[in-house]
Order: sequence, then structure tokens, then C-alpha cells
Amino acid sequence: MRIEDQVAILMQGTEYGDDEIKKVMETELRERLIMAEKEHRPLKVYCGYDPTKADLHLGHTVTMRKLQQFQEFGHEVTFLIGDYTALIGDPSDKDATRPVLTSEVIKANAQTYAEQAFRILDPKKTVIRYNSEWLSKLNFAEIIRLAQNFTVQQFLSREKFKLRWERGDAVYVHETLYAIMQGYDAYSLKTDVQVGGTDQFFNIVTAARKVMTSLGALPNIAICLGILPGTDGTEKMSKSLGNHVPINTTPEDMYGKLMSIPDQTMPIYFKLVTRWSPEKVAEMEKALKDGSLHPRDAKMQLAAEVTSAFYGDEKAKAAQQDFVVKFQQKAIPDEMESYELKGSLNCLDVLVESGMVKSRSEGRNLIAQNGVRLNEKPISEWNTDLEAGVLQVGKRKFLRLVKPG
RNA sequence: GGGCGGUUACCCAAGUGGCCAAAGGGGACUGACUGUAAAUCAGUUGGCAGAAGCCUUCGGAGGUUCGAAUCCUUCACCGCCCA
Repeated sequence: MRIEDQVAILMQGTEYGDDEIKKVMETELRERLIMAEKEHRPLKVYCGYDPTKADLHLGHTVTMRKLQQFQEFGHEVTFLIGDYTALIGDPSDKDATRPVLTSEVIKANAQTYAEQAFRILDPKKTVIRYNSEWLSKLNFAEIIRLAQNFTVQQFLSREKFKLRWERGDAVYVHETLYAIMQGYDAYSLKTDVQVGGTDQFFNIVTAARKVMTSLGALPNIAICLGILPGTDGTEKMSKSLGNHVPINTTPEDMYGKLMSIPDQTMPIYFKLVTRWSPEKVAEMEKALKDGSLHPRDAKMQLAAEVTSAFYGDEKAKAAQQDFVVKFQQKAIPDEMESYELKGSLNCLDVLVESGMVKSRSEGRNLIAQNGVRLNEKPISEWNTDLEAGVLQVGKRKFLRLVKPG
């Protein structure tokens, strides 16, 4: 592929908070690609991952998608597991000090992390490294020499540290070492390009480039990707906020969760989590803007694309079909839990017994609000006797009622 | 070590002796509308009963009082200020 086209694809979804820096990075990337081509070598690209969690969600895959693009262009990708840095915890995205993990937990997490990553990355083309390989070998004098490249002010001007400083919260000395360690990673891997989120800007640009230059290496180029918002469209995707799209789930669930993102959030998803080309993305955005494409249909394309990327076309199609039937045609799903009608339990009893509601009061409220239906007909009295059929509670809870047999 | 302030339901937050199961906001849930989007409107959001009523809850324990989220004692945790 032509270098110019590669640049366009590789820069897609990047954010530097400043157009000037973006231009500089783009230029450097172009030059580095040209240089590599002349030298008949691939670019060395890496992204580091903190093995502090085991369950990945879509947000984690943004950088992997980018690495995969590099792989496609024949570059050499290293999936770096920050087992040594996890001893510190990256302070970048936190305004509080992180807990330190035990090495057993880190190892276990690293394992599942890599497994999930290979749904996107080509395992044959991916090198997995652990940064304890080189970081554990540094001696104190070497660390001091690395630290000499930085001033305390540089760290204090970082927003997260600054905030904590101003509030009088603790900023530990070891936390400043995180960026230096990451810089040493880049140096050790002889990296051409480092991929990360915008929250990694300081670590990649300020720290890594400085460390590399000071050690006589060519500084790496930063590919800083935008942060993926969660299904609420505003907050950064995270499990604790409950706005995440997990990777380990069903195609139907993934498709459905993607359909629930706000319209305005679609463009950033186009750029960060699809395999679409910059042209395709531009086309979609334009069509949405001039109204020639219904937002719902755009979202269906998006959901199908992302689901397909993880589960393949066939399962994505099935998930879409399922979605259309269940939600657009409001049909009753095929599969649901069964509940055996026994004795003289009335509607409210069944709701509570089956666990469809947490308390009798909640059940009463739902019934009063027409939120409980038997075979699509709302039940108006809590003491109604139920017959066999499908009981629907609210929008998406179903229970198949069967006669005792 | 000293002084002051705080701890209320999922979250934020009002309430400073009875009218408090506890304002308001957010979130969540239900219904209408719809594209499982947004916006909007209406309702629900401790439990039991559903008419009234009863029970449990306002950091923990104890006390004062006919009556406490509210007053007192004590313990725990958090914050601010002075050493």
C-alpha cells in the first residue's frame, strides 16, 4: 500500500489535543515509513498493557485495532505486558494512587489479557514481551542516570499530579518513575512507533522520547488514540461505571449494547472500533449529516461491523436478525427461563418466587404501572391467577409459565 | 498533640425534638412516544399490608425524653486549620 494511504489509516482516530503536534507526528510517521522502506525493514511498533484487570471491554481494543492495522501493513508488533510497571500502577488516568498488585494476580491477568487480544491481533505476527525482562535488570546508578533527564516541574505540570499537588494529596516519588520505566521500555524494544490512549501522551511523548534520545536512540513516534466513551456516550468506557461493552459476551449482547449508544457517539466509534477505512468513515459521517442515512441504520451497520470483527460475519448477521425480531418487531424471544405453576400462587407470588422482582412492593408497583404482561396482555390486578404462557416483566424480562407436568 | 467541621436511602444532598420513611437533584425502573438513540410527558424508587396502619432505617453503641435523623455520652472513620 502506498505510504500516503498508510499514513491516513494509521492516523485515523488519533488525538493529541493540539493540531500542531498531530501534524508533527504525522510528518514523522511518514518519514519513518519512508526510511523503513528504504532500509527494507518493518517498523517496530508496540503498545503496553497494564495487567491489572482480566476482563477486557471494547475500550481496551482500540489500541489493539491500531496495532492490527500496523500488522496488516507488514510491520512488527509487540504486545508488551507491563508486569513490572504494574508494581507501580500508572498514575495517568487516576487522580488517586493505585493499589499495587501481587505478581500472581498480574500473571493470571496477563494470560487472559493476551487470549482476548488475539481475537483482534494475528497471533503469528505478534510478539509478546514482559517489561520485567529489562526493567528488573536496571541498577540504581542507571535509574538515576535516566531520572536526570527530567525535572520535578515536568511531572508537577502534568494535570493529574498537579491536581493532587494542589489539593494537598500525596504524590509519591515512585509514581514519577512510571513514565521513566515506560520510556525505557520503548528504548529496550528499539521502537519506531508507540501506540497508546491520549492519556498516555506524556508517557509516550515527553518521557519515552526523552529517554530514547538520551540513550542515543531514535525517538519513537506517538500514535495517541482518542478515548472511547461508554454506552452512555459521555463517560470513558469502564466496567465500574457499567457503561462498557465486554469482549467476553454473546454476539447478541454485543450488538444490542452497541445499538444503545447515543447517536452523537457514533462517529468516534466509527474511528476507534471498526475496521473501516477513512473514506468509509467520512462517507458515513457525511450521509448522517445530510440526512441521507437514517441514524438507526448507521448504528445497525456499526453494530454489525463491530460484532463481525469479533465473531465473524455469520454470527453478526444472526445477532442482527435477533435484534430486529426481538426489539424492532417486539417479538417474544425463543429462549427464556421456565417456571412451573404450582399450587395456588397468584401473579404477585409468581413474580417474587421466580425472582423476577426483588420484593412484593416492587411487583405491585410494576403491575400497577402496566409493566407486567401475560401473553402480551397487561395484568391489572396483583392477585390474578396465571395460566400457562409467557410472562413479560418490563421491557426485557421474560418467563415461560408451564403447567406442572 | 490542639481547635473546628462532617458521617442521611444506589450517588450527591436538605433536614437541627413531634407535621420525617425523611425535601431536592442525579441515577435506576415502569408507562406514553420511539429507532432498545436523544429529547419530552406521566408515574415508581426501605419492607409488610395496600384503605387506614404497622415494622426497620439517618456511621456504631449507650443515654435523656411521652416522643430523636435532630439533644447528651462514647467509639470509629473522613475533612479543614493550628502545632
